[in-house]
Amino acid sequence: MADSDYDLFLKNLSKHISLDEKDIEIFTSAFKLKKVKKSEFLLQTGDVCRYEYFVNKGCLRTYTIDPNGFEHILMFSVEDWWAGDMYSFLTQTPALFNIDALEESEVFQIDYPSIELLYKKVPKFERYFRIIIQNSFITQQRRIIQNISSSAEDRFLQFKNKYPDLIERIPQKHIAAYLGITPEFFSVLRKKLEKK
Amino acid sequence: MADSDYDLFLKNLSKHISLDEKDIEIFTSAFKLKKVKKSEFLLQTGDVCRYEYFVNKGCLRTYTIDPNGFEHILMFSVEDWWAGDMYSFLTQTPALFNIDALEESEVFQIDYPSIELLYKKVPKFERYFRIIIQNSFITQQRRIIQNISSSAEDRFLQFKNKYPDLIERIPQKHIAAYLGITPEFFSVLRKKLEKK
DNA sequence: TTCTTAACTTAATCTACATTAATTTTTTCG
DNA sequence: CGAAAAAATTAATGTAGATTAAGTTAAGAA
Repeated sequence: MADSDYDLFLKNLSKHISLDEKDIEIFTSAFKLKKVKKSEFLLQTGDVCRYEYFVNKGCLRTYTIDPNGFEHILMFSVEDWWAGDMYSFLTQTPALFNIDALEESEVFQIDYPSIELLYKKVPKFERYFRIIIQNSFITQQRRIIQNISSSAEDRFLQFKNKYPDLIERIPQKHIAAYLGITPEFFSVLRKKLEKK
Repeated sequence: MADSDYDLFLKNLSKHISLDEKDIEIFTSAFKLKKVKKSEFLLQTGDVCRYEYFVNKGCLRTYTIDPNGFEHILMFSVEDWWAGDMYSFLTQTPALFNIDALEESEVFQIDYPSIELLYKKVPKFERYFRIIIQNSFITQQRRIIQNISSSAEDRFLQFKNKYPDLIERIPQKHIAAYLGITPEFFSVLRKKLEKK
């Protein structure tokens, strides 16, 4: 595994914390590269989430399936983002979410003991993780407010604005499942908007 | 200001990190007690969020007002919880949210320079904050999935289940504004449920 | 390439929830 | 306490979005 595999990941780390040679050594040995085939599961509801994943290539989705069999998407994770069922990972209890790959992907994975060890060995990694979670937390706050205050049309427009590339990259039905509407109604919305 | 004022706060800290005498000294001097009257604002949309608040007594709400003048509540913060517009606080840019007190309240506040100093002086405080944010992040994930997958009735039942005491503590219209429905429809829902 | 399956579209009908507006109940506070 | 304001209820009507079902297009797989 060439060092260059870690380029994106190390660049992401260095956005938030400073890295010397020794840190790089520690990080690259703590994270393991994993290739994921399209549609392959990284986690299924009920299983314990053994790893947190940094996406190096491709696209993952984190979602639930309701009692009627419908899918609801919590998040998409493209390159340079993280994925994982945080609660399950931290408590090592059964996961609420499924995670699978929407494209052929590549991730760096780290398990729970390793991450706790990393916090101890390299305290600034704790800072890195706080910042990462903080940013996700802020993103989620905005999504919550949007969900309770805006129409599906507005939510879609804001999604389009925020993630313009994703729309052409993944099946539309997944965007509907993220917005909280049916694919049928999403189709109606899109037609209505292209007329404008 | 008696040391006992800090009981709840120190107890909260010690749930997640160990504290010695010196830490306690540092924390109690970094956080300032503030009394908040009912309906008093701690933050208004457009202002910079100067402080993060730990609620020692009372209840705060964090919310937005949409272009039609309707309020939408992101969160309630009762005793032992935090409040603040994280994004505004971190970037010192105009806030998205309003924060006000639903009851006569008491908070411990800390400003941005002090919190960064605290991270440096007491690295485990960074750990504490990571854990606090992590927990909020997990709570938010569940709320997002609920919002996009459940009916208002289900969301209310789950709210009732999770925060049974809040329901009797604050005006119903605020619960409606949290669930993402109108007070009128909320009233219909409650009536329907009490018949069952 | 063709076969099969999955994704998307369209339209008719249905329902959860919003809107408007009037009435009643509860809270606030001078 | 009593007056005024805020909160909650009720009912009629309207609409965003769900459901059902059929048809079309696009994508994988042999």
